[in-house]
Amino acid sequence: MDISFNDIKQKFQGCGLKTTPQRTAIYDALLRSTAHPTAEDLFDQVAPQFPMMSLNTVYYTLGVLRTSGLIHEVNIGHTRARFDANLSPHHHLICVECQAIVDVMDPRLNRLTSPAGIPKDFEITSYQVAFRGFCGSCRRHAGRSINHSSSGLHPTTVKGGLHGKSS
Amino acid sequence: MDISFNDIKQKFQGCGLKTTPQRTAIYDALLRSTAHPTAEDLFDQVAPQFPMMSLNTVYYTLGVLRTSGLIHEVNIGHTRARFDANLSPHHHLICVECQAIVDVMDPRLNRLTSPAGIPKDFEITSYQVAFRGFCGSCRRHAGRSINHSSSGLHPTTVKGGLHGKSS
DNA sequence: TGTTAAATAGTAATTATTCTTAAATAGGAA
DNA sequence: TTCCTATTTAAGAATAATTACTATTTAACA
Ligand SMILES: [Mn+2]
Ligand SMILES: [Mn+2]
Ligand SMILES: [Zn+2]
Ligand SMILES: [Zn+2]
Repeated sequence: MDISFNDIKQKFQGCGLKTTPQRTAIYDALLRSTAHPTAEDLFDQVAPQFPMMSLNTVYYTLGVLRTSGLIHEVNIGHTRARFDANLSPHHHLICVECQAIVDVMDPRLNRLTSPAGIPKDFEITSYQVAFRGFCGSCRRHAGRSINHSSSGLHPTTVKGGLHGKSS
Repeated sequence: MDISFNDIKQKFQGCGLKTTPQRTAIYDALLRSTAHPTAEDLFDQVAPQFPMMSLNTVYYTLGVLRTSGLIHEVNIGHTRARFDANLSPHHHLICVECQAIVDVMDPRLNRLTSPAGIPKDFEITSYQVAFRGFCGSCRRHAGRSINHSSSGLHPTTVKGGLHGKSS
């Protein structure tokens, strides 16, 4: 599941984007990451190869890639934008302590049906489920014990939950 | 479903918060709104009654109310924070054009089960579904026609979808 | 009524992101 | 291959939301 330079070049061409070294490095770094990095994370990662590069270029590049549909922006809180090159439909688990974002690939979540009681003239184009909680390391540090009752979640073992029609 | 000054005062006391006129006005304005206003929206609304009030006070107050659990912060994008005094479990519909936020009270969404394939040591404490799309007025302006296929959503009429165990 | 910790208001500072502009360059045309 | 030009990059300035600092005021309680 590794991606080559030519794969990236073709994606860029398909979107009418020039294949520059900076852009390639930024997109490649994002493709290799599952951490949903910030613009600055990506800058820190590619800067060693491009000592002249400015953070501005990272923002510009991410904006172009997002507009072209090659990446998504994932938002948690209003502090800083996080980016994701994984375009397959999925959802996220967010640690409220360290802000880690973990992918949730459970396909059942991609089958939610239209909610009831919304304005009839509203057109829904997508949806996203954000689970919040504490990652393992944050939980260990804080000495938290698992408290399922606070989540409002039914345990996974409850049958029939979460599914859309498995048509 | 109106709320009185004494109701508010009791909530504040229950959290160990002083009942000041500014704080009462801000919380009252938020309770009366279903628009999920920003700090500045609330400032604009209460400022006429308190010509001396600073926007800073609104931020401070919202921070205190959130820490006390009396309000929630709703985030869409990373631009500005939106606030919600409706504590009943619910979800949101967001217009990507005008940033309107509409409540989604469908109780089926509150019964999602634990997702599969997440780190076993992650403790989920809550989750939130954010539906995105175009509100009626934005859709009319842009001359958009409804395109259900783009949403990935099954129509509401699909039976059995979206439900957790109806225990 | 007096005391005190909490709240307010005014201002300054910070942080993330966007804007502006000039120089560099990728990719197509000649 | 060389030239042309729109795109991209880089540097710095500007903006917008939020937070920090601090002196003054005040709600709550003794
Ligand atoms: Mn992801
Ligand atoms: Mn709401
Ligand atoms: Zn964590
Ligand atoms: Zn709208």
